[in-house]
Amino acid sequence: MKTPVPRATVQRLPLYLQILDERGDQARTSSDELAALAGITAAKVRKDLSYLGSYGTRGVGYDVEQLRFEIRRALGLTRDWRLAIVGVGNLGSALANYDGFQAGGFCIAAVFDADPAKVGTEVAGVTVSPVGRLVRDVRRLGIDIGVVAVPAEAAQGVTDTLAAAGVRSILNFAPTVVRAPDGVEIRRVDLSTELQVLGYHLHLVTGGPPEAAIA
Amino acid sequence: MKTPVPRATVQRLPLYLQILDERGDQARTSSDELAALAGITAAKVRKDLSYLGSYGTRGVGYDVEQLRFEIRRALGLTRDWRLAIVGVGNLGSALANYDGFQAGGFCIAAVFDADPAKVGTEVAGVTVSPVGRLVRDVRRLGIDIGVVAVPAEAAQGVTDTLAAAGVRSILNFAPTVVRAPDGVEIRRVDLSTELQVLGYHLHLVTGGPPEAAIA
DNA sequence: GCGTGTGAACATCTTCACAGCA
DNA sequence: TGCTGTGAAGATGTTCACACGC
Repeated sequence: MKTPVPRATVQRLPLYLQILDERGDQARTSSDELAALAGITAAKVRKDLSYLGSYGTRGVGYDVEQLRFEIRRALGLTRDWRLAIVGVGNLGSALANYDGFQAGGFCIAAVFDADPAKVGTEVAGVTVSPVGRLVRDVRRLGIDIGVVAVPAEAAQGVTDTLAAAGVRSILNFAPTVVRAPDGVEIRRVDLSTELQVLGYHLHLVTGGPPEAAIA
Repeated sequence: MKTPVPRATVQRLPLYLQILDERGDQARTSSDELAALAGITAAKVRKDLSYLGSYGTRGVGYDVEQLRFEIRRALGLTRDWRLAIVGVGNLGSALANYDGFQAGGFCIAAVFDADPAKVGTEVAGVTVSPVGRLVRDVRRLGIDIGVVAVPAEAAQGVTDTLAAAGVRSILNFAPTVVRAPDGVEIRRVDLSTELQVLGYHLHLVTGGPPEAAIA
């Protein structure tokens, strides 16, 4: 019993949560409805939700409010995680102002940039600090998650600094692969990966290779 | 033989490509090296690459240049896909200027925004057009992929318009679930999903629930 | 010897089909 | 009756271990 909730399920819980958040007005929902909105099968929804416990009512469905609570609890969103965003270019600013970030379970506790012209300005209500203060501030503020939104060249350095400051979870948006010591979890969000996967499917359908005719 | 290359493999190919692009200077590499850099096992790398064909040399390794070419070919990056970015807020601007987008296989052919103040300005070398021209321009320019970077409220409308204009592939960055008719592939990139998954792992390690004691 | 390529074993994820309960 | 919850079957993905060819 290493993982109470399967990995694949964890990845879908945020999706269910988003759907439920968008329909906070209705009292109940069903696996069929959730499935239609999520674009997956009802059986998958039921199985996913069953890992959290038996919170549905047979013949009726799920209570929206309760389900939201249970999913948030399973994801550990009952407490707020403190974020530090490093890099306030377009991407960093977009992240800082992103609805989902502030909405549930996350608060932006600090924002850093290497550019002196940006230091002192405000982003999403937080004053930008110089990267030189990163280690000190991260420790002082008890930052849980570091968000790396700097150019590729600077990403490894920032990651090292965050890890040195004691951050255990890092979300990397820079288009490069960064390494960190054991015990530090890194998730990579590569915007171009998504495009390339889309491109692959287009490629299969349109001007694909000879084999495409078989599919 | 429905899918020549397994789905899970396709998702990792962009990662290999990125790693290879960063070491274009060296002539050869090995599954061990790639695995270390990608943070996965060597066996997985070999299996993934074997789906593309037998491009390695036993006892030696892989030719970096050839491997790059074969991965690009498998992903359909031998031709350029034309993108349209809708929404030029911080996120849209970040996407337009994102290295990976222009680098390989993708070109930004059009950029749209609903704000009259933004129309006419330049983003990443492309003049911003009003959304009213979306259908016409998308058809005229032969846009392959639509990138939705508008607020959540506007996302479904933009998706509908893109689909109506004949776009078959859509990348949605808005924090909401959008639907499209059959035949239109949608990929969702939810920046907060990634955070929530990180939060889940933190939650398991640190102040976990009572059940955590079992794990 | 060395690192790829690959069947076979194993693990995980998804789908099915239906029992169980409101 | 209606919809959840879930074992069992099936599909997909990963790891192992070793044959193969440089």
